[in-house]
Amino acid sequence: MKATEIPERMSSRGRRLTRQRVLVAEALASAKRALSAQELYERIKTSHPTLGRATVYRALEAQVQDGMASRFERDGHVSAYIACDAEHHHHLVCTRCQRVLDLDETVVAPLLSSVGRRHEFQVDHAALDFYGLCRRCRRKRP
Amino acid sequence: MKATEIPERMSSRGRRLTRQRVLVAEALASAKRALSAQELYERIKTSHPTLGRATVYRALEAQVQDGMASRFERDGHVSAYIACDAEHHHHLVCTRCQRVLDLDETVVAPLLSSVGRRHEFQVDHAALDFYGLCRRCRRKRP
DNA sequence: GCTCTCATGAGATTGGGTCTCAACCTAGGG
DNA sequence: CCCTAGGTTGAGACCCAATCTCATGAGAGC
Repeated sequence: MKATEIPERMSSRGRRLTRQRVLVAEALASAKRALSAQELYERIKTSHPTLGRATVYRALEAQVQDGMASRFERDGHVSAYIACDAEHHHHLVCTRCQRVLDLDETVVAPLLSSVGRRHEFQVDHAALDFYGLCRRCRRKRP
Repeated sequence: MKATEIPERMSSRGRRLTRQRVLVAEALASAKRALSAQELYERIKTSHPTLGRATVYRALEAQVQDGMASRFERDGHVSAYIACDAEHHHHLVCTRCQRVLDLDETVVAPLLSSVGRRHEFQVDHAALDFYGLCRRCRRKRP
């Protein structure tokens, strides 16, 4: 997501546009990898020392609800967040370098329909996250 | 996994066969659904009050390492465990009645390999959750 | 400006999970 | 059958991510 569209996206749902929420959104949008709430908190705190931890959690939750970010698990017990655009809601997460790749959505559509058919379940949306090693880390392999 | 094969599986890797580990393995094997460590602890504790919490975590970790159980995330923050032969790693969540159905795992394997191939990504595990309407709710009303 | 709310910050609290360590018990050798 | 070595246990302290509380602060419409 481009930094310039953050304000409009944020206020489009009747949410108030606060300095803190913009900061969180910008920090996430400019991140090269998935970040935990704690990491975001610490990053922003260096330039805005009064920021509260709970505010970061609330801002992230709002972004997830509004489709500006998505959450998944890292290391089995920490939530990590990444900014997302409308097209890519599923991810390949490298468990070594933490890099997040977007899953080619054309793979997903047939899956949704086949799952729906087999289980007589009308799938509205899905959360698909794949964990493993990216190409780069696979080569280094210890 | 059948209860009778638990002891041999457990001692096959040089692990000691203790009463507590057998209890955890049996409780997990007889469970109809995925259970958290806490839930297992409470279940076993009713009949064996001296059982320690840490022991349950250690036993589950050992089972995961030995391929007798697998772990995945539930509700975003809680680890849940299931005996390995059972195939309930992914879910269909009904957004109306909140019922959770288990996804037929045979759908998943081909997906993992196709995703891996397309993105040159070595998939270790995945978190797949599908949201929509279950058969029952679908019949009632749109 | 005014005011109505929603949002924030600081710290307390919750709760899953891990660590510590003395006591205990399994497995294997004699 | 006994003995020993070393893995295992139980209890509680501890860790830390995440949530809750509530007085204070600040968007946004009027």
